[in-house]
Amino acid sequence: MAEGVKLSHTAAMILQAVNAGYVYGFSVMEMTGLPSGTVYPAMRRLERDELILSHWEDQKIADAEQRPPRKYYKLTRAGKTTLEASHKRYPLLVKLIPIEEPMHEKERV
Amino acid sequence: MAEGVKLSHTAAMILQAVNAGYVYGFSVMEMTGLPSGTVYPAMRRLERDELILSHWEDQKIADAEQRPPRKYYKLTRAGKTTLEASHKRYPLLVKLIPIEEPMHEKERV
DNA sequence: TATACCTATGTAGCAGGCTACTTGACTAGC
DNA sequence: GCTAGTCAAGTAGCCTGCTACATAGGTATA
Repeated sequence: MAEGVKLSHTAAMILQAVNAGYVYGFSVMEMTGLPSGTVYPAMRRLERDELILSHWEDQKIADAEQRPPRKYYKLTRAGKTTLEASHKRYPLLVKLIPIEEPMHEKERV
Repeated sequence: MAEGVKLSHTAAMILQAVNAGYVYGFSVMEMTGLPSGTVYPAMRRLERDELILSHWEDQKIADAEQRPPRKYYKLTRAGKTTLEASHKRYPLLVKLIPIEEPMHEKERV
């Protein structure tokens, strides 16, 4: 189950960002500076490889906050071990992505 | 002359590394963790776009140090301005690559 | 009521990045 | 003389990343 998966630098950055609390595509884009054409396909592949999993935000929440619905991600167990392994390869990454402010319960659902 | 050149994240990392004193391919590989198949073609393109320029180390120096000759790079003026511009796009880069110990005169030639 | 901007996700097609391998010289162990 | 390891540069071919654009609802403003 995704033991030998090796991450590209970009994929590792995105995983690191999700792990740090940037839990949907747009926030990952803002934090990393990577464009949408990089982030969204990369996140699809990360999900395909079972390093992250996603679910759509409840439409009511998006309506209440007057914005499009978000697709939230979180790391799987394989994702966490793969990310930790990648820190040996890309030691720069670890200190670079600050931990996000914790969200309200509502925003996490 | 390379005013509107936009750097990929990887290209920016490599430029930043060269600027910080990792002035040949192998040292850039070690510092960034990027593989040779990324670094060498990328440096060719950076040179093609006149952001860096290269020269081969004197064979005598390589012989004296019992290792293969190195190909040394340095930033052009366009390379420096392009790198500075890229810091706005990739703010993480700036603090990530430490400045190298200054080299001996001989090793720089 | 058109134009512009913001949040958010997404894709086509081409340029760039990565894996695996090569070359070559030199060092070390057996 | 064989195998393995190190430093250094490089390439073929496939996979990934990026530019530019699309979609869609919201706000703002003129």
